[in-house]
Amino acid sequence: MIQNTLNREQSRQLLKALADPIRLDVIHALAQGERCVCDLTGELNLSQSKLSFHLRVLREAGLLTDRQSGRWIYYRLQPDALAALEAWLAELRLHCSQSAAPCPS
Amino acid sequence: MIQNTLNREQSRQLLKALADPIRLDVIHALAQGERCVCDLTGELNLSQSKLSFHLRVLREAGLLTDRQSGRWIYYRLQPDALAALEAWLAELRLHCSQSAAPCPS
DNA sequence: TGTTTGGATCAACATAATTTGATTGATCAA
DNA sequence: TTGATCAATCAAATTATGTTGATCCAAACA
Repeated sequence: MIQNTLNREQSRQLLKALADPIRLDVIHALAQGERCVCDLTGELNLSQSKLSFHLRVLREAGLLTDRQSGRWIYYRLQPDALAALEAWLAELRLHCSQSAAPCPS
Repeated sequence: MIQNTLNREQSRQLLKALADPIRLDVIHALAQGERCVCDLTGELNLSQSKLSFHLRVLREAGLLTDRQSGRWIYYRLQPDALAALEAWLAELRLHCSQSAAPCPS
């Protein structure tokens, strides 16, 4: 996630990845900083394969990056992706207060 | 959507409502300003009941407000909801770059 | 009134996403 | 090497979401 303006498909992917209660728990945990997968399973009380599934969804959406160190894999939030979503939301607000013309037009 | 800091459940509801391609089309249409339902069906080429379903999801999440005028119903974006999401995203970014301690700890 | 029109709602169906438990590959320690 | 551990992946089962067409309700107008 390098650029700063998302197209419709990119924003949809980010939103969809975020729109799940377990993945939001993951996001909130990682908002405090990088974490190892083995810590997350305990912290969030999730089965290994369930956590792995949700980490993959978030990673593939571009919201997380991972790094391996020995046997352990560490995940962290990708702040650029969050910033891009913020910018996308901000744009939507700009002109939305314009009233519609009365309808039988 | 009056307050400015979302809890986990509120943000989830907003994200979930946004995370759908048709609803994003609706959001983008309304980003240009208020629209009557009858205009939206044509503009987005959707069946009446399909559009109505998605408008309801967005309205119940707090992303849209509606007003009735005679037979017609006009929808518009609720900029506060978008701003609240932006603030929520911005908070997530603050501390996320902290590295994890090496794992066999 | 009776009829037309905009829009919401409902039930049945179709599709998509998540969960589970088992299996696999890689790394490390003995 | 061998056995143990971390984490990814897969197929099957479950659950959640979206779609369709019919029906309903209220406002407008004849």
